[in-house]
Amino acid sequence: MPKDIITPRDKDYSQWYLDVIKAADLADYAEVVRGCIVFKPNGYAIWEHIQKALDERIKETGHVNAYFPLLIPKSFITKEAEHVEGFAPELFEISSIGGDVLADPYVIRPTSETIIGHFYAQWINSWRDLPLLINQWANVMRHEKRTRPFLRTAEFLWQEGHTVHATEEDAERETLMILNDVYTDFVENEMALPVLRGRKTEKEKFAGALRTYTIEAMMQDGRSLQAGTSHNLGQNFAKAFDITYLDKDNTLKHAWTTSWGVTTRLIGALIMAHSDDEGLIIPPRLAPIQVVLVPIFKNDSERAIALEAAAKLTAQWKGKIRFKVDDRDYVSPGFKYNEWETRGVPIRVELGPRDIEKNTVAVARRDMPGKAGKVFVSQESLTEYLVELLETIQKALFDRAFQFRADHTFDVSNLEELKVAVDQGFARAYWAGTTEDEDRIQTEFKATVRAIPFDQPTQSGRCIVTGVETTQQVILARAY
RNA sequence: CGGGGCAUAGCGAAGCUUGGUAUCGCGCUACUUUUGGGAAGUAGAGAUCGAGAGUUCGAAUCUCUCUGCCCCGACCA
Repeated sequence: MPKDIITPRDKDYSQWYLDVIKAADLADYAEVVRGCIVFKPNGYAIWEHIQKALDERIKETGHVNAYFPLLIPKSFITKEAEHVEGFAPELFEISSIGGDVLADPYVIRPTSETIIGHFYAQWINSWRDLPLLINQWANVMRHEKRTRPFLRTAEFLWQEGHTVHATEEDAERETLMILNDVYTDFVENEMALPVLRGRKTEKEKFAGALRTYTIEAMMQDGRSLQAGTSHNLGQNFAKAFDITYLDKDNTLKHAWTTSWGVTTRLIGALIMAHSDDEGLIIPPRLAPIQVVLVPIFKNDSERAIALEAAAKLTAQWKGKIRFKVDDRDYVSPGFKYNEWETRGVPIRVELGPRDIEKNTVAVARRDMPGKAGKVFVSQESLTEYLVELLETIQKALFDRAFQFRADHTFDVSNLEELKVAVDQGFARAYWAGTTEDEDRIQTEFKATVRAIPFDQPTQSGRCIVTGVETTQQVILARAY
């Protein structure tokens, strides 16, 4: 009998998502600022752990952090034709300061290719200056018609990498390296979320890019969520901003640039992929609190004993486990169990008088609610047991998501089958269609080509829209 | 941005049709008894009824405008 009522997933998935966020106290609507949310401490803590794990990987692969201005001269945006066309409807513009109208207005960055390009043009002179590998952690703003907490808000937080290379091959290698070694590694290993890797079609690629690569994750309603993108920008921005270098052969050449990013949307992905009708489930490696210890006591003397036992146990956890001892004496243990469950803490340890007597504790797994996930274990070697269990849960969440995706991915060979498939998950189909064909599919089935997967078949088949023989397969799905 | 719905205490709702300054549950505060799966009693605190304007002797209630949220579409990380 939950007190924070969470709508069951099969009744209303959208409402369930909002209920989970509310029950776990992750965010508030910024009701006075259209389309924005407040990242509350519980939600922001998840972002901090995402940042930490990603930042490590970004630095390990040779990048350094920097920070560029929030405001961009509006004229910059218009320098790259496709870019301006893609972002124009979403721009927040600052047209006056202190009541004085600006001759050249600013826009709030929707992404930073243009202003970074402006500076890169000044910083890069020689082939010796390349590659230039910079990342920025920042907020950006894009006007959105329809917003949802974490998934789509007017302001969001992200990292955006911007690199410059001497050749197309180098830029392409960087673009794919980020997708594989940074993003896929992070999302699969830290977030326990299997991703589909592939290239975007012309219709879906980033405004101004040569090629866009994506990782797509399946949510529990079968819809696809773009969890990260990496763009080979070709020489489009180099030409627009005159990013040139003098090569070894003493000729001036335009450089090749890339950009890549993941956002606070990942928090939404985490919620929608793993959580259940009881509330949030956070994968152990990302969980701000991995283990919560609930001491059980009936009076002050028992409380003192329980807290002392808890302190002794948790002393061994320091540096190995992120934990919290819930020593509140004004709510019942049962209340605490439920509260920590709705907040997604992976493991709960219960420590009561009977445990202290028998030298045991009760351990409950969040990914297996109720009695199924509750066992009594000895206090001896408890630390090792918990460390191991955290990894077990991490893997169990990945396996569950992987199995779910496998069960909801369908090979389709005609439009009838496509229609059925995208109602439930991913549709894998041979494809030789055009952007117009994609538009038609989207209008008719509300589904889009999410990716042209890296894994391609060895045999050919008939294109689902044109009937032409092709060896290219794509994944179609409804998307967030 | 188009279509539909909603906005009353921290949360969820009643009251609105037929105008007379607000009610209930949960939560909150204090005390007491409780505490191994969301405890109970008693006594309290808490609301210029989303904002602004209008009609009226009088507006939560009627009218208009705005803002925000939810759902369905089109657009997007």
